[in-house]
Amino acid sequence: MSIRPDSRHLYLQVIDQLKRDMKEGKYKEREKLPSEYELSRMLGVSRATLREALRVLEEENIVFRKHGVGTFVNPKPIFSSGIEQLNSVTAMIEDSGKKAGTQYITSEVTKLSAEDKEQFADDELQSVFKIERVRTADNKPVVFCIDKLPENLLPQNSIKREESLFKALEKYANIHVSYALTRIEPVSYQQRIFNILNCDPSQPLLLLKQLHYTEKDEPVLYSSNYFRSDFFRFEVVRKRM
Amino acid sequence: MSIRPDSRHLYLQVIDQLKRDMKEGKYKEREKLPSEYELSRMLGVSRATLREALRVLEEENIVFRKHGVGTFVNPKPIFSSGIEQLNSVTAMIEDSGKKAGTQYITSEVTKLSAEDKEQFADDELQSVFKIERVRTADNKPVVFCIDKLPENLLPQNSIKREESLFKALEKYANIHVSYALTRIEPVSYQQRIFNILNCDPSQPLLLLKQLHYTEKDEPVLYSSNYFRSDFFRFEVVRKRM
DNA sequence: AATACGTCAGAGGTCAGACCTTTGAATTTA
DNA sequence: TAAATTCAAAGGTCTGACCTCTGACGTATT
Repeated sequence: MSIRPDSRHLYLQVIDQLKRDMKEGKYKEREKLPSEYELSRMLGVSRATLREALRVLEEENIVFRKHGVGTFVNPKPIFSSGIEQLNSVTAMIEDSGKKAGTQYITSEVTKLSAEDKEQFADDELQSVFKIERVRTADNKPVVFCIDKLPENLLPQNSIKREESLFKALEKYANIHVSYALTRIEPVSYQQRIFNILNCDPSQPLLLLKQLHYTEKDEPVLYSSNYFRSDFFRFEVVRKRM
Repeated sequence: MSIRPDSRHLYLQVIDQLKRDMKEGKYKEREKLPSEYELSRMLGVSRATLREALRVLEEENIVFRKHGVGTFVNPKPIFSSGIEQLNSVTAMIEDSGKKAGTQYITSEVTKLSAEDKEQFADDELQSVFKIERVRTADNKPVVFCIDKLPENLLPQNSIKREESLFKALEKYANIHVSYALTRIEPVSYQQRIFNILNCDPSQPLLLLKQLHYTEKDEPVLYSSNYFRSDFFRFEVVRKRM
């Protein structure tokens, strides 16, 4: 019923397994994967199911297929740092090899602003829990975060026990953030924020306003993150349609 | 109703046909598509092939499938304006209902800068054709573009006959831009650019540095586009992995 | 009546096995 | 030696079957 150990669709499990194998170096960049027939046998699924998985991996630019030749692992120039991949700020910092830290500025319950109301689109919702934090990499401030989530979603103070808000949501509310709708904005000089991040106007900031959703498309977290652009890079592959 | 013969793979043609049908309102938002069996018959392909197409559409967030229920057309909040979709600046302006215009500032042949060399990664390439333009929407300057492409790729002055560089490349060099690797950067105040765009420092700009590629992964165009953020919005769906 | 349960049809998910098309390389031929 | 031919391997497509999930509807229970 509740917990779903491995009742997820087969092709999704195959995707995960293949990604795991690639990460562990079983299949390396530019290398040819075994043929579809072999792979399907190795994984214990039908060729049709394997192909569903490969189709997704190809869409995600992780794999490249050539008719009559084979399936190859793409070199991963962008795929791992692309903006379309959603990570917690904690994960982004740690991925760069730095130590992630957090300084809490304020955390309080407030009424929803007009913008918040528009975002959450929930007439019931009266107030949100608002958290302002500075995230640090090796103790240097690199991101200023304003997070707002429905009141009472998380037990008071549970947040401070976890480095990542994503992890806290999973641990204390059994909520898994699945995706986020993100608006990308440049930031003009705002003294308070630049002071907090200890940078001057010549180091422009990038603002990501993100509304995070669960698997069931319920909005659970609205974040405004101000990134120091000398520390973070955002890239994306844009495809012609 | 069968799909026209075409050299491209069948499932790609199916994708195009379905997108066309959705655009033309044959299948509307939130609406359920015919069942896979029916659809495959309607399109004259096997269910397996249809499923390959649907898998891609699902990956692109255009369609949503639920086991035991059906396949539904996603409402398209982002899919049409998402940053992962590459359009020419001309197309972006026209999509917003404005009239696209161009003011040429300079166009000249220059040696490659260090950055250019790194981007094109072509030892043969000695010099590039550099074009600086201001793009206007209803005669208001909204984007400042610096485009660099290998010398002699286009006939001299052919560019000025086309509004869009993409179109010129197709028309005069039979080159089709397929995708671009894009770096997103905020911009600190630079007097020249702000003067050209006739805006003040409180209207921050967004800079997209884009290396455009052909289908064969050959770099053909390196662009730096400074967008007025009060006119353009960039959004992206970020997915958790 | 209101609720719970059982059944069933329809939809997507998975499977097996066959044949088609493209590629690249080995082989043959001019 | 170089061009043409052949061939095997790999991905692309097809058929048709069965599995599993979901929602609806009818019946039994409370």
